[in-house]
Amino acid sequence: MPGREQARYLDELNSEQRSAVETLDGPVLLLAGAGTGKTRALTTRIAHLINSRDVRPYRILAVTFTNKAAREMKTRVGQILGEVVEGMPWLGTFHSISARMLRYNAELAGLKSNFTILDTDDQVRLLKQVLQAADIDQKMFPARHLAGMIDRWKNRAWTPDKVPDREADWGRGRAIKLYSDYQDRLKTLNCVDFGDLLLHMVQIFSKNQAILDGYCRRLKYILVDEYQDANVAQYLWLRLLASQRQNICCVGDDDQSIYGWRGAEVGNILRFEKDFPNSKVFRLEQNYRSTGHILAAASHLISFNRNRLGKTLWTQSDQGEKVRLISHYDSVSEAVWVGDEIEAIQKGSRGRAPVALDDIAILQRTTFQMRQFEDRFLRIGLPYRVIGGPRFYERREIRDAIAYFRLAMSPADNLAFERIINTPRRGIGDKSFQMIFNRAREAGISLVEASGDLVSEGQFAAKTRRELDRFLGDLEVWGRIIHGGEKNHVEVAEQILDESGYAGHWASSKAVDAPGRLDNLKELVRSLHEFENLQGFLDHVSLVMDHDQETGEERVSLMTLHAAKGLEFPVVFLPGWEDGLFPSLRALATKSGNEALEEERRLGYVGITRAEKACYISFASRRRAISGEWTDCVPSRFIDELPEEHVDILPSHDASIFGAAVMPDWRFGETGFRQDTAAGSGINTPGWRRANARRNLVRSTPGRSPAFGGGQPNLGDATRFSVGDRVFHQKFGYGRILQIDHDKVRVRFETSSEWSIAASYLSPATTGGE
DNA sequence: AAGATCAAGCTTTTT
DNA sequence: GCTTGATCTT
Repeated sequence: MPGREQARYLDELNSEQRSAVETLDGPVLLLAGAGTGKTRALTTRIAHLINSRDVRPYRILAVTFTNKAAREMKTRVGQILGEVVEGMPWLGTFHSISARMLRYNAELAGLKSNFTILDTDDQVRLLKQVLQAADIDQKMFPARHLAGMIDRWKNRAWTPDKVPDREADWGRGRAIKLYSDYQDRLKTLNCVDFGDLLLHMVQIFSKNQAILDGYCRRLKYILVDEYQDANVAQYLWLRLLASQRQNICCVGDDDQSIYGWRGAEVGNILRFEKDFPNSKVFRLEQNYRSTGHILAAASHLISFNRNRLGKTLWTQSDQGEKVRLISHYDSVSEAVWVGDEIEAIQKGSRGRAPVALDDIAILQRTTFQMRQFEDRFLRIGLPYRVIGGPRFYERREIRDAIAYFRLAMSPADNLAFERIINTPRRGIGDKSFQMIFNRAREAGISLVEASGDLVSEGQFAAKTRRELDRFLGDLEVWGRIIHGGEKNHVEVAEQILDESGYAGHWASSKAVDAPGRLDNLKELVRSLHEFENLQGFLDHVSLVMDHDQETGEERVSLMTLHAAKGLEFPVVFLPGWEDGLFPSLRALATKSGNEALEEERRLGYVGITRAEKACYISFASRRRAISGEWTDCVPSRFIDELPEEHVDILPSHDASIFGAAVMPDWRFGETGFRQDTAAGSGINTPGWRRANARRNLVRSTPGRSPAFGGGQPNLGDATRFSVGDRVFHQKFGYGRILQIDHDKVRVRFETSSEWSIAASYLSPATTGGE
């Protein structure tokens, strides 16, 4: 009963956590550093609302970004309250909650409440049609590109009329028109894409005070997880919903904002106090995850960031092991070494107790780094799992199967029809499809209806007609069974996959991956059991994309740094700390210097703070690039930003295998990074300094200013260049500076073109041969 | 209409 | 270097 029993869960919190949990009214910003019990604070707060204020669970809006986070929150609230949390309908991801709201108010967006949510695949397919209709050269202007642009616009809550003209020179100046064409097509197809889920609701809220009032009245308390990841649309959505009661509690960590490139605005968190007057800010700074050295290394690295609110993490746990730094000859030997080290750790080495494979993770900047590890681990038989690989529901066979279900359910689903009409082969090629498509457009009917008409008119080649007729007949039968409901939905699904010939198609395929795909189909059918009916399944499938398949066996985890956020492991390997790869040259080239570099640094911070007891950082002198050829590498500038007193430099493992004499292009002598140099510090060797001369030069401004001038983004940072410097531009590639004029720089590129470019679009070329 | 061959692309990722 | 999409060939 509320308040009667002194809540025991409060005793388990430290004083900051407790303040954050007990300050229930008004805006609260909870700055929670890595490993400081953020989720605990958030879930306890929910429990406390329910317990002490007697707030009904359905009056609480709790938003996360991923389904996984939502699920975890739900379970943990349940644990605190002892399983009494009956239904928190408003606990979920931004998208799933907004989708539910949109279903209630669909007509206000010109939709029917049973609209379909398109994923990226469908989206691109639709855009291709739009481009084709507009007669635009798709080679010059690929649909994927447009999809990305529209996505970014929607992230910023820009409807077609709000997109600034300067954004629109794509597609012969017709980008905005194409965007609005696309929105029209979506509406007629009764579809939305992911961005629309938020955007439509923001618009509805802005235009219909009564609707907004309704939600504001109902949702008394708002909680937001990972606030630093919110984009503008999500921010507006929240601000509208919080506008009346102002009971909003956002939890986030500006230092872990690593999704700027997909629209997240760190500015949201930095601006919170302005947006919500009279807000209270609490900081969680006691770290419960990592040992002292690891925490110190991470803190020191992130301290180079300038655009941050600033926190000082501390821990009560002992210093533990220092972060280990090791160099390798190339990316292959790096993988070999990591494999060997894992086997040693597993048995227990370096005075440590044996560590289970489940407790070890390898975190990388990019996915293509993964392969070298997979190759090696397969060879030595080290079990591993790749986290965040191609998702189950995005696999071709799964999407095909889903398209069959969708079409059987609603024959007007043109996108589904288009996807599977000729898989398996039914003799419907481009020409036949064009015929159907044209007929549908002329008569204003669906593709299914159009094919029916054409068949009865005796069109098509005889074989095609027979096949198509049969398929349409099947569709009708399946539809009747589904809607009649006399048969279990799992059986219907099996029937569809059988009779359509789709399952048979994979069963008889000789492709190497065919058996695996067949397995996935079986897995799909199995997962159908968890749903009440096919419609329920389809509703969930577009938004709830994850589907973990746990095999009982112990495995090492392989994933990207991005995928690792929110996770923790006793032992963490961070390979590939080389300039150009990490920080990623491409990331640095897309935005002007500082902003992007700081995001990369945060990525490093996220990586190190995943480690509880041991953290290995490594780099190689040569690496196989994405395109297969070998490139020489220079250690990451972030290595230089690690605090020496918290780092152990391991002797280069390869020194004993390859001597400098054997490998003439051995570079460590030049780049430094030798434990035994006179300088005493393996990091700060003369060679390493030389390799970084340019950067150090720039960084010699007083204080600990970050690399690249330390100015605010877009300040005249041409000063970081001088004539003759080798630079990189995202579009034009590598080049050399001819002339500098304020922030304009004239560059001759290796494609032998010459351009004057704002310095902010250039980055120093640190890799690649001179 | 389907198989075969060629060129282009390629950071990070959720919903 | 490998996958994907577009074009060519049969």
